[in-house]
Amino acid sequence: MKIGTLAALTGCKITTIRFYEAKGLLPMPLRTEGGQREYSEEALKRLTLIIDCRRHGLPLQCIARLLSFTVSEEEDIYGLKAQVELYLKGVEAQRASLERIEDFLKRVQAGITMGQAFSEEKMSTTLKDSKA
Amino acid sequence: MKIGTLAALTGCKITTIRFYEAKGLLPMPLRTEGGQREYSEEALKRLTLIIDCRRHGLPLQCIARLLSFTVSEEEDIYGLKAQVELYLKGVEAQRASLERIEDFLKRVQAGITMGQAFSEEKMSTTLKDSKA
DNA sequence: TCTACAGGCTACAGTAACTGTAGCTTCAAG
DNA sequence: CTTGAAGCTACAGTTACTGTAGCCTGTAGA
Repeated sequence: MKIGTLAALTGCKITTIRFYEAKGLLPMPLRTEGGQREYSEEALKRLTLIIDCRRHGLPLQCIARLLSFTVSEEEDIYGLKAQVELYLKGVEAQRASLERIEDFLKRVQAGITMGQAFSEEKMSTTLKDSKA
Repeated sequence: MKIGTLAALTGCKITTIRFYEAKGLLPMPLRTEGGQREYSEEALKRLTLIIDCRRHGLPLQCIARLLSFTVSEEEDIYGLKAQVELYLKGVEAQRASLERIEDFLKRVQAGITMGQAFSEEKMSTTLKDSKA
C-alpha cells in the first residue's frame, strides 16, 4: 500500500510516518520505480504498535529499544526489565487517569448542555468528586 | 505549599509547573516575602486535572479553554461541545489502546524473563494476537 | 496519447511542550 | 550565623512532530 493508505488506516499523518522512518522506528520500505514508498501489512502492524506506545507516553527512543530489542550486556537486560515493569505499573495509573478525564469531560458536556458557565469552584468539585 | 511539594505530590516537574504558569494554565500563586511561590490545595487540584488532560493528549490550549471556559459567542459553545464529544469518543479508543500496550509489555516481559531474543516476526505476532 | 490533478517526494523551517543550565537568592536546621 | 537544600529568572536546547515550497509520479477520463 502507499503511504496515504497507511496513514488513513492508522490515523497517523503522512509526515509523521516519514518522520518515524527517518528516526529508524519504521524500516525503509520498498519503493516503486518512481520512488514512492510501498508498505506491507507488516509495516501496518509495526506502525500501529508504535502509535499505541506513543499514546501512552513512551518516548520514541524507548519504543525503538523495545522494538529492536538490541541488548548486548546482561545489565542492559535488567535495565530494560525494570523499565518494562515501570511501564506496566504506569498502565494502572493511566487507567485511573482515563476514568477521571472521562468524568471531567462528561461534566463539561453537562455544563454546556445546560448553558451554564463553569466557575473555578465547580472545576475543583469536578476533580474532587472524580478522585473520591 | 512550596513548588517542590506540589511537584512531589503530582509527579510534575518543577520546571513544568512554572511553564504552565507562564502559559496561563495555572494562576499566579501568592509569593513569600522572599518571592517564592506558595500554593493552595486549589492549585493542587487544578494541576492534577491539567496532568490528567495532558496524559490523554489534549493540547494545552484546549485544556486552557476547558478550564477557563471563556466563551463569548454561541458558535464557540457549539464548537466546544463538538470538541468535548470528540474527546469522549477518544476515551474509548484510549482504553482499547491501553489494553493492547499492556498486553505488549507483558509479552516483552515474558520474553526477557525467559531470556529470549525478540525477532521481527515475534514482534508482529505480539501485535497480531493483541489485536485479535 | 494527452492531460489534469490527486497524491507522493525531499528538504527545511516552524511549533508545542517541555527540559536543562547558569548564576543568583531564600530559607530553615544545626 | 552559616551552610546546604530548595527557589528564582532567563534563556538555550530537545523531542516529537507539523507545515510549506517546489518539484515528481501515477492514473483516470477525453
